[in-house]
Amino acid sequence: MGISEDLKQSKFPSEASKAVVNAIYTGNWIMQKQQELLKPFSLTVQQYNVLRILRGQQGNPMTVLAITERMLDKMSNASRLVDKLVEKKLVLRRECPKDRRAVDILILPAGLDILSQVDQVQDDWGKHFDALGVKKLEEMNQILDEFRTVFSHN
Amino acid sequence: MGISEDLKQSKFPSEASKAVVNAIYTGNWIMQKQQELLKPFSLTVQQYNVLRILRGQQGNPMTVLAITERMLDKMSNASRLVDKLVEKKLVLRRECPKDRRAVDILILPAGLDILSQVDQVQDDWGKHFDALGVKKLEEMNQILDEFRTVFSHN
DNA sequence: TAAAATTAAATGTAATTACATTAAATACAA
DNA sequence: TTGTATTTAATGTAATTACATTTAATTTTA
Repeated sequence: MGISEDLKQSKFPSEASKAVVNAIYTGNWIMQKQQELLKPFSLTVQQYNVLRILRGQQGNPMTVLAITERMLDKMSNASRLVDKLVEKKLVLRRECPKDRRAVDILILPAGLDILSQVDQVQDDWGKHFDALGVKKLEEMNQILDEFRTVFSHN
Repeated sequence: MGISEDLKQSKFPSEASKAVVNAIYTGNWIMQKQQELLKPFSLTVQQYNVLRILRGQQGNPMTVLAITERMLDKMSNASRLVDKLVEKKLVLRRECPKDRRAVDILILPAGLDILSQVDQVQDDWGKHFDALGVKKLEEMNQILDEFRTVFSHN
């Protein structure tokens, strides 16, 4: 079951255009899986990502801009995502003392707690991919990185 | 410039979780590029995809359900996407004579015309990836297919 | 210093998406 | 045949995203 069967499209104009479609399709495919996993926690994929980014700071605050830089989807509005997380009392928003234009965001214990619950489910889910073997996964990461990099040379 | 630098995340819990993030990130990255290319044509990525699917039918009509099966993002609402394309007079919607529940969608000359304009821009854009070489692109397609397939075995 | 430019975040809005429900037509089963 | 289940699309709505604009603070420049 390759991309051709999945999309019922027998031929592509080139291997490159197939790769473009395949990358989009695979990304969406994973996001949909994650969306399902996150539904019981009432978190969107984007909200989950912001929480993980904040956890990565190990207790240090981050500005909204710093969060944006690390987000998978740079287009989505970090300010409003943070809004939702503040509403849910998973993060704290406070004025940044060093620069009063900026805002410091901190993950709260409740945020860490929900993340660790999600982790359990995600870990089980992610285990399926171990079947591919580390070598192949490294290869995949290498190729995807290259794929994006060809573009920087333009 | 790999995924670590792009997301400023030095380490991942496993190669598999890195691959998951990398696939989502790469998919979003391509979609954003396409979004920019499509902006002058006032088409969203999803609308563009539906048009391409219809073109692939070479003049034959498709039902909304058949379109959904071929869409990259199965979640989005084909009925409303078609609405937008009808508004723009790029496709035609008519009752399916064989099954009056279903609706036949046909691409119009104006739709084919805008697609061929977009093609020119897209082809130029896609040429960047030829630098990777057919062999590596085939490898990429193979790996992405495998990545999704590990999951079917569950 | 004062004015202009830049930066960080928030906000207004229109469009799109997510999700559940509805409506209509067809298929199936008693 | 008739009632029930299923299938196909459309729709209502709330949430999210896209995009431009605004506000406030800081930095740069004259």
